[in-house]
Amino acid sequence: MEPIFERLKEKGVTLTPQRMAIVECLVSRHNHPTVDEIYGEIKERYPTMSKATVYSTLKLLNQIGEIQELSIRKRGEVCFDATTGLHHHFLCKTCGNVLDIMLDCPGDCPIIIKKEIDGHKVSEVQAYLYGTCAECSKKESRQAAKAGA
Amino acid sequence: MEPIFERLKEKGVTLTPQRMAIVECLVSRHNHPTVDEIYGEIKERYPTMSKATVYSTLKLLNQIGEIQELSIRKRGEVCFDATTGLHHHFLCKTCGNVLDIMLDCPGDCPIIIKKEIDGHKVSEVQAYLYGTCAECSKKESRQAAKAGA
DNA sequence: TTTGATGCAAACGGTTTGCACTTAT
DNA sequence: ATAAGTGCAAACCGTTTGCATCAAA
Repeated sequence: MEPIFERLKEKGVTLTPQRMAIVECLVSRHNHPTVDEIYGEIKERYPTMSKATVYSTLKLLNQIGEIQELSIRKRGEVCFDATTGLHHHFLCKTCGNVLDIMLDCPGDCPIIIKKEIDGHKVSEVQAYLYGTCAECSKKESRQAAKAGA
Repeated sequence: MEPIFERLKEKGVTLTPQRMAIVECLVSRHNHPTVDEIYGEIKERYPTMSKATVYSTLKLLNQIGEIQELSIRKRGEVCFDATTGLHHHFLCKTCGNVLDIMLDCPGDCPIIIKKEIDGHKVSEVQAYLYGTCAECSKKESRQAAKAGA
């Protein structure tokens, strides 16, 4: 059983089948799913699942700090991350997918370690890299080769 | 005259009064205005100004790299930055304002300098800091003092 | 029993689109 | 004259909300 379920119980969150399905979906996927992606996957097993339940559950989990709502949009939709520790994200401008970047700034990077900048209290930092992901880069170079042949 | 106007002319962008007003508004404000904020300010001088024009102009300027569309939302709305050079942003969770952060990572920070990570081609990096801005922090401590008095 | 979660549908709001009109070249 | 920009309104779509129903404590 996922340790997140135990944490949720400790925090007094009622573990309904719907909520467990949502959490499991979020934890098992590593692709930062959107509400629609989660809803679409779960609907197959729980045909009565409502999108409103997905929204409310994700909002709850985000508020208690068990998941993270990302600032970037995946093809126009908010997306979520079950990993709450400090790490960063890559957004592919071609396919729109969001990938984890495990490379960290050095420990003395002021952006990361500063708790206060110009009087502003910093509680959280997220870095976003934008570009073309490995898969789309491959596709592009294949197409370029084809065009040249 | 703002150098941005000359660059726009060179790029073949027709400089209509509406576009010039939008650019001027964006350059003079340093608070990362939203479409509504730009529209609201300009409408006073150009009563016929349309929000669609603001949208289309900002999209055009963003596409040719003269302005930057931020990934974070300012109270639910997309916001823009006339400064396109590498710098980062602070989002106040209390008032929703977006502020420039001029503090940079050290020159050897891998997040910033890497042009490729795990096969993904990186073209752009933006860091977002979240917390409570100086102004809101002051207000909060004033209110706390009042409550304690 | 009483509190809270779910699910459906309607409402909401920022953004996009279509089209007629106007302005630049 | 032709191409491009503007402005209005309608459409779009992700998200939120209200409320009746249902399940958990």
